[in-house]
Amino acid sequence: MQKKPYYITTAIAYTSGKPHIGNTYEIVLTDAIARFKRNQGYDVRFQTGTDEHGQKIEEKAAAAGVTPKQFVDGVAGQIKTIWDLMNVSYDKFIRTTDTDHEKQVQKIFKKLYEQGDIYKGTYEGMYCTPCEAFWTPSQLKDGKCPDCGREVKPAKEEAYFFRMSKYADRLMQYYEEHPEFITPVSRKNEMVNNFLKPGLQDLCVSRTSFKWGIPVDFDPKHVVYVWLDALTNYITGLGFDTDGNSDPLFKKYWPADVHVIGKDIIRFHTIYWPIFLMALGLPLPKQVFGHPWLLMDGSKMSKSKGNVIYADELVNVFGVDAVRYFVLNDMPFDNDGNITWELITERINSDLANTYGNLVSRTAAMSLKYFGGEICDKKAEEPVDAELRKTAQELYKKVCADMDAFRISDALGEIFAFLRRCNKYIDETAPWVLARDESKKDRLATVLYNLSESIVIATSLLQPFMPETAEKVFSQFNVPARAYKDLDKFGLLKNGTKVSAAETHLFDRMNYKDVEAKYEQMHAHTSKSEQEKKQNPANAPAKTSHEPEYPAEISIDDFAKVKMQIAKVLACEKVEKSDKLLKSTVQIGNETRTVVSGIAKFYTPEEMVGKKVVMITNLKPAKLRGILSEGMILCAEDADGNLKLLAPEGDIADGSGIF
RNA sequence: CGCGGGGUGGAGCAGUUCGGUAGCUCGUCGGGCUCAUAACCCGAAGGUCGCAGGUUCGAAUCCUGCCCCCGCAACCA
Repeated sequence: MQKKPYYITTAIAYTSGKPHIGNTYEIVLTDAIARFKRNQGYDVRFQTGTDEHGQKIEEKAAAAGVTPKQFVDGVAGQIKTIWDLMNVSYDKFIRTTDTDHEKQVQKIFKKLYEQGDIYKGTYEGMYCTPCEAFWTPSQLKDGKCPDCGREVKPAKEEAYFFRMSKYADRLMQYYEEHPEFITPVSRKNEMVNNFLKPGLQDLCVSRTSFKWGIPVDFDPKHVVYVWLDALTNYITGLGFDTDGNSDPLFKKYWPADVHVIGKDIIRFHTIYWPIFLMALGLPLPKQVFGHPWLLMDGSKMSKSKGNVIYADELVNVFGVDAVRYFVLNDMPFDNDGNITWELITERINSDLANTYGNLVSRTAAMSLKYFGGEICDKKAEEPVDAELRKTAQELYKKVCADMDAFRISDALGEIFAFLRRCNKYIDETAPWVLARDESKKDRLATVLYNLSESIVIATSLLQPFMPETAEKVFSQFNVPARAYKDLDKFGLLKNGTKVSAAETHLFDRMNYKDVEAKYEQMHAHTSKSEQEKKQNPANAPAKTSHEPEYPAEISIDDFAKVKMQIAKVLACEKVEKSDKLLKSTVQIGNETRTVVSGIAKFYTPEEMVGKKVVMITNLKPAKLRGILSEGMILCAEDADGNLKLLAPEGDIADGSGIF
């Protein structure tokens, strides 16, 4: 029988820096689904990769003093290394800087232009530079960018547009005919209400404001809008060709069965992407799964918060499969999940070490002790066996149902419930009691057979989630993985199978104190090596620790450039519409100045008045929230982000210099 | 009134679509067992399901109002 194709993709990772565990989660999640589908007998193609164009990258590269290509080569390599470390079984790693991808994007753009879906216009609108986005006056909020709230300026620019509105009705119809298209469904209403119902705007699909992108070949001062470039990776990675000479891969695998993406980019995948495909006359992906985010201790990971966790750090402490298990198991289906070092430790101890590892360990130990490792069913059945058997046989169906709904955590929950059932079975049958009675030898053998069979079944189901661990167990029991089509049967384990002694525990129990120590030790290391890497900007490492980065050494002359003085706060108020900013009027000798500081979370305006603080007075003034800040009030910040003002130890006149 | 998510025993979550005895894992306490990784098994305590109204025979679930937390965004000179 011909294997059914199954095409699954992750979003391609933006190459602006090293991916953290939240980004990595998506890849592991997709990998688990891909492996599961392979085990089910599908002909799976799993694609991931990197999104490498855009203004941000152009800027980052410039800041690092390298070309954009050098920059993305470095980061893409880093990303790939982490995916490989996590044992991700992708079939294709695409980069949007791949020549064949770039060529196709150009052709696609041209085709859409020629058939009238893309037209050239002049954009007369309000442009927000940081967002790289144009807005119509009606889209503005308080005259500012609706996305970021920053100032926009009127701009007129030649640009290409895509006629989105033309396809809106067809898209709505597709939604209605394919209720499973957007998963979870809660996200669908968001799309319909926020974007489709109000009417789709034509999308500007080219940029002239930066160079690092795929040039529009018939009008090279334009580069293709990043999303049109990035989304098409799903078809160019299969060898799609606009002129109809597509690779057989494309014919085989398109349309994709599922695009696994973060919930933040659902809009692009459920509105723009389907519309692009309609315009190209291609079938739409069957499903888009928007997964939630992994939060670090309840808040989003961000470099500025210093709470970023990277996959490789976790792997150093816990090992690959434990990390895979944790992110897969602890991510709810619809809500954001939480990750802390303590939670991981707890989960590993209770699930992996106690429930699973220990079950394998005690079963193997008893088989070795009582039968020299030989597993043999002597058919000495007792009523207790029936329930174990039944649970085992029903497990696969339950796991499939969960997996089909992308409820990964629930699937793992089912498997672990079964493993707990196995531990209970040991208690019910008390093999050590049977062992004392020679006449119960056959019963003892059957009990151990049932346990081994259960372990093989459960481990086969766990294989997509923890491939290395599964391999270890199979090799210890000297058996191949059980075929998924046979998972509804119980008793396929061959008599005479020999279990060998384990060299190590599957998972060691961990003490949280040790984990903490390791983490701290490693973190000290990481910061150091990161500092070293900084010498070589091509590697462009992301900052991992909260430690501020300083230049190695400065001379006394450098220091002398900074003019610091004592300032007295005369008046202070909150800056409107800002959570963090206080605007202070300060006295410095016979001069008054306005300064804006991000300290509102720690000081009230009332507290500030009358305080004498240390201020840098020759800093180039800058506008914050439209207010000109003429200096910087110095603060100390601890690792948790708490701030304290710096103040003179005793009273001293404002305006006094600091040396 | 910027947008979005959330508030369920000590912790992390499920349950909310289509109202009907509040569930899981961890932790705690008590007991059992000894094959095993101080593990495993059994039992118990612990929740007015954010607050206040409303609809209903009945609300964690539906409606209204409010409070709080978080994310986005902004900002951190």
